[in-house]
Amino acid sequence: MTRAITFEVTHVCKQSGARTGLLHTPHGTVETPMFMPVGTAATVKFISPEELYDMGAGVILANTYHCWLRPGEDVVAAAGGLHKFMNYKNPMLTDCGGFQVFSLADRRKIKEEGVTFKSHLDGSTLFLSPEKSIEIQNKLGADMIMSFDECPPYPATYQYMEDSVNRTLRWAERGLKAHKRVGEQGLFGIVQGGEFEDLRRHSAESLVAMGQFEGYAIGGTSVGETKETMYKMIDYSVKHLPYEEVRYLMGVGSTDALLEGILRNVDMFDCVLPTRIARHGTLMSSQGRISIKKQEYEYDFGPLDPECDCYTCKNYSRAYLRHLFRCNEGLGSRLLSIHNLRFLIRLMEEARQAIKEDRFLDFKNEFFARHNLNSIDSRGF
RNA sequence: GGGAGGGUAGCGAAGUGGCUAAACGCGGCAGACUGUAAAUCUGUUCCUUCGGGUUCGGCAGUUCGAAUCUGUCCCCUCCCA
Repeated sequence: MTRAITFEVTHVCKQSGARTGLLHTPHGTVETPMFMPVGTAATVKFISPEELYDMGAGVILANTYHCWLRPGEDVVAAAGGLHKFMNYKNPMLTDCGGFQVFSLADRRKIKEEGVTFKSHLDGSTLFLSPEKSIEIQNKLGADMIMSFDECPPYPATYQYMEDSVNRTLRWAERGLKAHKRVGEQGLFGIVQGGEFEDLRRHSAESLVAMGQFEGYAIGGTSVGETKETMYKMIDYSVKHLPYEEVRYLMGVGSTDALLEGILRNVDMFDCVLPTRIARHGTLMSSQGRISIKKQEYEYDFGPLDPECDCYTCKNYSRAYLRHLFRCNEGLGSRLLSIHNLRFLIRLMEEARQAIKEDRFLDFKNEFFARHNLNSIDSRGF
């Protein structure tokens, strides 16, 4: 099989077993473990591609459901694909629409054939199937595409989860058959199964047995479960995936969960958290999550985070950012998004360095101790 | 000088006898946010030792009861001379 995506493990930390690697894509190679900023509607909200390059971003995401509705996959295809359409030269990944099965739960209906949505834009009826999701993603043209899944709710009964997992597996087989750009785009399978060990195993083993996925994602996390449960979900999934293939933990972006994921041999992460909380005035810093709008920063002319090397920290003060947010000036959202994204990208850089130097466990433990994080149930920041 | 309309919490603005410590908006303060229906959403915003206390320009009345009715004074806006 000709592959678009290949992965190689480059070092395994002798202290922790965590790994670094290289992910080769049609748009270049990126180091793992890594964090991917989310650009749902073919844009990382408020951030230009040049700013993404400057902060060290590699892969970014776009979303099938949202790009399908606007501008439409044919527009993107006519532009020459997502990279050309949005002027991003580094690798890209598209999510399949499966998260919208979760987030738009009150306006969709799941059937064997696919999922019917009532558009959040105009109420019209939409139908997304495994084949349609792949067709759209083929047209969008990202380097990595995802097999259509149901991101199930939490908690869910065993019976619900079993039915959901098996349906998602049938969708995965249909997606593989529908994929028309093998060799140009790598299709990833998504492991589901909620908190149930045997279902996670069944899901992972079945996807692997299909023999054609170029990477594996762990889905159904960060949907309301505790950190302890999330880590179990990761464990139950990862141990049934081939060691040499890349693993992607979907939708996770709190600092503690990123480090716990790396410890469990996860290579890729994405999350809207840094950009969303940035737009809402919260920054991730070496001192934890900080609401920049707080009164105590009125006269604070120091940087957001004295340990940060981002554009925002090098040029602006907490007092100025507070002012921008109080005035609802968009620059505040931009500058804070730049900072938060750089914060997580730098955390990944430091984690990779620690792995290469065989001290990742120390690195993780020091980070947790320093930020007073509990390893199994903190919100992180 | 004559006439008309107004003064309600930080601001704007409802309310025109009891269900009103007083809608709503803004502003303020605090919180949430994890494959983005999110530049969003939630809580709170007279004082309090949580029993209560003091309010709707000031004062004096009417009434069982007044932000709401009467008198008077102060102030603001507009129109006419």
